[in-house]
Amino acid sequence: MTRRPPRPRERGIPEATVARLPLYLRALQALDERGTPTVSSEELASVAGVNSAKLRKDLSHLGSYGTRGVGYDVEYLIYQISRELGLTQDWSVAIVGVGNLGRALANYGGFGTRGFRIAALLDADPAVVGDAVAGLRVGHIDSLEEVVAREHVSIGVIATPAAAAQGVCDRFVGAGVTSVLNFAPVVLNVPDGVDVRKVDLSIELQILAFHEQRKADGRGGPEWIEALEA
Amino acid sequence: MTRRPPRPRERGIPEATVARLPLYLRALQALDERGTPTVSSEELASVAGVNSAKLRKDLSHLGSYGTRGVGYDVEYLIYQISRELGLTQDWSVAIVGVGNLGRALANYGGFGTRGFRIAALLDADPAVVGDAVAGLRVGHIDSLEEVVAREHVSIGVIATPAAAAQGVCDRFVGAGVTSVLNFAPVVLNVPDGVDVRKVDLSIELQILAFHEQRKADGRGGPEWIEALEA
DNA sequence: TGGTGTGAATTCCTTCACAGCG
DNA sequence: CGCTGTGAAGGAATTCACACCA
Repeated sequence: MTRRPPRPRERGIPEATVARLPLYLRALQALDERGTPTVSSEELASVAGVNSAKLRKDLSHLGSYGTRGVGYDVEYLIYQISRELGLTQDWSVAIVGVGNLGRALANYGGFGTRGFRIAALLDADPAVVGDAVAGLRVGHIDSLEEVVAREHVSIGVIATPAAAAQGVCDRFVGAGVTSVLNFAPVVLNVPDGVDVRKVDLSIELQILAFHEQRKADGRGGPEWIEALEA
Repeated sequence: MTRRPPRPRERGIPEATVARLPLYLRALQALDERGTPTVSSEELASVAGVNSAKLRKDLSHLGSYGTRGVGYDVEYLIYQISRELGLTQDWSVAIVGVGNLGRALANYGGFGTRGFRIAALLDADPAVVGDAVAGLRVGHIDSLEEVVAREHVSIGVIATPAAAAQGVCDRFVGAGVTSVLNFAPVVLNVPDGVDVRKVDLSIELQILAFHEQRKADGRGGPEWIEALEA
């Protein structure tokens, strides 16, 4: 039992850190556009909405890119985080389901910050197939496998009704896609090695409702968050 | 002498648990529609996509609603979770920003599972104001405060461009809203006591890209292969 | 001096393993 | 028995606090 895993693997960045890197990246880009050459962990943390100790710890997983007594070089840090996230290459994305949500996604300008290319929009509804959306022609779902292969799609986005989601997911996986972003309110079953992330409006609303109720219960004041030490 | 208050949260259900309750609820509703009267933690966990120990631990925070040797009564558990999440009452929601995303949200049928009522759709664009969307007339953003007061809005949804989000958020907060669901890619600043949850497409894509890159690198870090148990 | 990088302490979450009840 | 509920162990993430360096 004397294994020693205290080293966060040369290449092993904690999940929680990975989930925050995009936040830092966005904050840095905002600073960069404003012409700011360097930032301290305190400033950057404040812009990104986290505390500075967490930010420094997160960045330390990437390497020592800061300068003591000074801070971080904005452009250099943008590059390092981008590289770590894999944004220095382009990823092809296919969106299935071209309803309002699919259109919203397709029109999501710049797609965050480059690094992603919408390779295809697919739908099952003949009334939608052929439409021009965000400069692309909507294709038929039947061409999914062909499109994935031709466009080297590596991320599949599912914006279909719940009932269709698992079927679309299976086809993505069958076609070799190993990353799926799911907007349909269902739990997708996928084999090991396939990553699924889900975005679910109603779950977020329900979490808010829980806290809202909590606040309403604790009539009396703002101490609902504070210690209830007797 | 500075003993930190050890208990910031006394009667609290862990955040991680709260975030999963909606999943269990959805799984239970699916089972209920299929006519299943009872489930074991094993079955329910499988449907919800978590492991059974976690599920039991989560449910134990609500109380002892299961029967040893049998499992959980589906309908009863639905009721208990709904109550805990505050879904036995209706929450009024106002959506600001009626682009494709706002429309997608407005048309999100049943809004998860009842418990939520879209009280208003607001936009700043005169070309959109007056439109009928999801059975509602789109109002002008100027009426935000009035609408919040009249409809007792408790959850504000921001589906505007990034540049407008903080302003809308400030107006929500000023009008007394204490829960905000933000779809715009910015970090919102809010006073204590206001809950913000964010849904961010590009962050999710970037997290997927990170893992996708990791898989492509292949050599060295086969931690995602570790699930070769089965 | 000012601010990074990081061991150590702390808190939070997950998983194990089994006592005990229906 | 079978399955829940839960202490206890194990891990992960956060926060503290300060050594150390540009």
